[in-house]
Amino acid sequence: MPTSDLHDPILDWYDEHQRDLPWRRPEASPWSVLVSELMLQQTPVVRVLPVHEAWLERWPTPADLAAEPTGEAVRAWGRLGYPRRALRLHAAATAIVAEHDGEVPSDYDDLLALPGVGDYTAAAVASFAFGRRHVVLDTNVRRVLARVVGGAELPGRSLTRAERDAAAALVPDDAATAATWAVAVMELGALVCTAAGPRCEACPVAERCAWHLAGHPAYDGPPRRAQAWDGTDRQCRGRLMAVLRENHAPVHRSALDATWPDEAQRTRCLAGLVADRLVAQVAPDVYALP
DNA sequence: GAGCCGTGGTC
DNA sequence: TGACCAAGGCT
Repeated sequence: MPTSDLHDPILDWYDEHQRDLPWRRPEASPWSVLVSELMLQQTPVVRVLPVHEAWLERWPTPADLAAEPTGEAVRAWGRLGYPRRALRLHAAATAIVAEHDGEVPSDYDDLLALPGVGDYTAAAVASFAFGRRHVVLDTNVRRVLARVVGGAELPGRSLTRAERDAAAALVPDDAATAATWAVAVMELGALVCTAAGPRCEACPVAERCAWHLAGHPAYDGPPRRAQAWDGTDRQCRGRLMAVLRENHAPVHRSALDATWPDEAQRTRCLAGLVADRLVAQVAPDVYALP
C-alpha cells in the first residue's frame, strides 16, 4: 500500500478536528512545549491544562524556574503524579541556562541530553516547537500504526526496530508537513483510535485500516500485567508527598506517621524520597520539600 | 529488558 | 466494582 495514501486523510482530519491546546498555539514558546511534554508523560491532557497554565505564568522562561528551589517545582507540580518529573524539569531548566544561554535547544541530541527528556520527548519538542522532521513515536502513534499498518489491536510491549522503521517510512519528506503529521497521528490516537472503544466510524482511514478490515481481531500478544496499587511503595510515597506539599512549613515525623500504618514501609519510603531528593530532612525528625 | 515511579478517570 | 489506562524515562 502506498503509504502516502494515509497522509491527506489524516492531515485533513487533523485540520478539522484538532483540539485548541495552549502549547499548540502559534505564540507558544519552546519552553511551553517542553513543559507540556514533561507534564503529559503518562498524564491526561485535562489534568495537565491548569497546572501548565499556572506554571508558565509563574515561570515564563527556563531561567525563572532555575532560579527557584527544586521544592517549589515539586509543590507546583501538584497532583500530576510522578513528581520526579518536576525535579527533572527543574534540572532541565538549569541545564538550559547553563549550557544553552537560557534558550530551549532545537537540536534533537541537545534535547535528548536534558534530564527527563528521552527519545519521544526530544523528537516531540524538536518537531512541535521547531518544525524539525523526526519520528515521533508515543503510545498513541504506536497504537494507530499497529492497527492501520499492522492489523493488530495493540502494539507489543516493547518498541521493535521493525516498528520504528515502519513509522519512519511514513514520515513525510517535507519538515513542516512531517511536524504536522506527527501531531496529527497522535491526535487521531487520542481522540478516535483510542485503546478502549475506538470510534472507527469517525476515522478518516478506517477503510484503509488493516485491523478494521480484518474485523477487529482481539489482542493476542503477551499479557500486559496491570499495575498493582494498594499497599505499594508508590501509594505510600504519594501519601507522604501529599502531606509535604500541603504544608508550607517543615513537618514533624509524627505528621507523616499518621498517613501510613506500616511503620517499616513508611520509614523505607521516606528514606527513598530523601534519597531521590524529593524530600529534605531539615532537622532530626523534621522534613520539608527541598 | 523488566521493574519502578503517582494520580485519577473511565467503561 | 475494579481492571485498565494516560503525549515516558531511568536504572
